[in-house]
Amino acid sequence: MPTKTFFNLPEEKRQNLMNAAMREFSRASLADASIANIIKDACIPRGSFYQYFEDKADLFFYILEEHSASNRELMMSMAVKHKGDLFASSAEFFESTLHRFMHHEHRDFARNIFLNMNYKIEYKLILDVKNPTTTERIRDFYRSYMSLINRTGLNIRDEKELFHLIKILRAIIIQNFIQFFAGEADYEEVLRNFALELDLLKRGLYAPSGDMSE
Amino acid sequence: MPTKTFFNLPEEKRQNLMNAAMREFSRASLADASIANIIKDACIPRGSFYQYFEDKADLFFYILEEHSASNRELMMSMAVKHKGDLFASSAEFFESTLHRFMHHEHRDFARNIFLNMNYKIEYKLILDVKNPTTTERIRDFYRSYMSLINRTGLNIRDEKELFHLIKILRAIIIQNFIQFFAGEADYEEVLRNFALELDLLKRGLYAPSGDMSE
DNA sequence: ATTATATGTGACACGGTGTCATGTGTCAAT
DNA sequence: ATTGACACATGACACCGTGTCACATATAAT
Repeated sequence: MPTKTFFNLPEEKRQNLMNAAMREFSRASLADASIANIIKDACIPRGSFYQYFEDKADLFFYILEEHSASNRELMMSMAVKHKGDLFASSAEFFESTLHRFMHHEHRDFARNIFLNMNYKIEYKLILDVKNPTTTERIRDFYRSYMSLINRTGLNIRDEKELFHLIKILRAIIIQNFIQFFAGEADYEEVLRNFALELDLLKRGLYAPSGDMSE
Repeated sequence: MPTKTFFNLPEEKRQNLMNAAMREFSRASLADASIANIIKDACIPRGSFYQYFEDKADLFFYILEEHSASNRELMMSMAVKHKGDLFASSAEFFESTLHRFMHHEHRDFARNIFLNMNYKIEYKLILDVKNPTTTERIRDFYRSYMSLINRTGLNIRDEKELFHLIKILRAIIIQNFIQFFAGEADYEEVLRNFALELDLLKRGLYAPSGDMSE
């Protein structure tokens, strides 16, 4: 986490630094980005940087968490909009996020995130003992999200199975984002792939409704 | 790929270098490992290293491909053993691989692989234009593997759906390995989780057989 | 005015990378 | 035996990025 000093900074200076950081993390992955570039861009001395952040990763995960938070909000709003339909809300979340990735100013940043997605990036926020606030925020999110999901339409037995279903869905969503950014499939193709994969899941996970006759 | 010079090396010297590399890549991820440590350990001069490998990553992916190849072999043999039953063979592949991770000398290496798994590590071998041999090897593998799978027991329509099902399975397998190495779940727990997730998939992906009631 | 506290600053030591000029060994041709 | 061609060995070095630290400056409290 950034230091208190960082948050005491005048708004403009803080924004300036954050913008420079976004530019660098859009240019390169966490591993390849350099503090040297950020401070050169933001015109702040080296020593100041270390007064605000522990290191490169500290800044990176701070930015990442901000973006993740807005993503979680979108997931929640989708679940509400689709009245708890897990598959429908996941589908719209996927499509809308992919669309944002296509046209968004943060496309390169997202690209670097997904092509270098690893355990640390995917879970650090959850497990980071140093960040109990963030940890709690994410726990709350999952609790709220799961309680929003309407289980009567799903072929699952209990909360635990719902949890695993969400885990599977998340893995599939991330995998498709990665393929998109890797250029393995274009926008339309990724959408089709995801729809097909959702369908494979649904055939069993939706409570039988008559279309199981093959 | 290592240079011709590397392969011309006397067996012992080559092994010595590879052992040092394994030790370093077991100690640290690709990003954190250092050539300096490897050459110190193997007692070879810096210049020699660069005569054998382009850089750290070149050596790393060479080692990784060797291990991947043996993993692919295991998957094939499981498919044969289980007479093309995708789920049964995946289950045994998962269990047996996890078991090897538990007790194997290469446990730390695997840990660093999975906790730092990213697109490059997962797909580089497939996409690496510089390595047409490896690329072809992997394409062949998927072709052979898919042809081994018995589709009559599966609720899928065509080869394309089988491909996506395998994609989903792979994502789930990797995710569970990651959770294991991250210490989020122990051996037994991961096995249970994976079994549960397979079951969630099967309920729909296996052709209806009567247990779809409720 | 003095002290305390917060913040700013850049030179520097350290460690790792990749290169390159030079050294060594081998072998075939003369 | 000498020469040249080739493959390989070697470690000093230039370069680059990191994190620290001693010192400078600002602001507020007493």
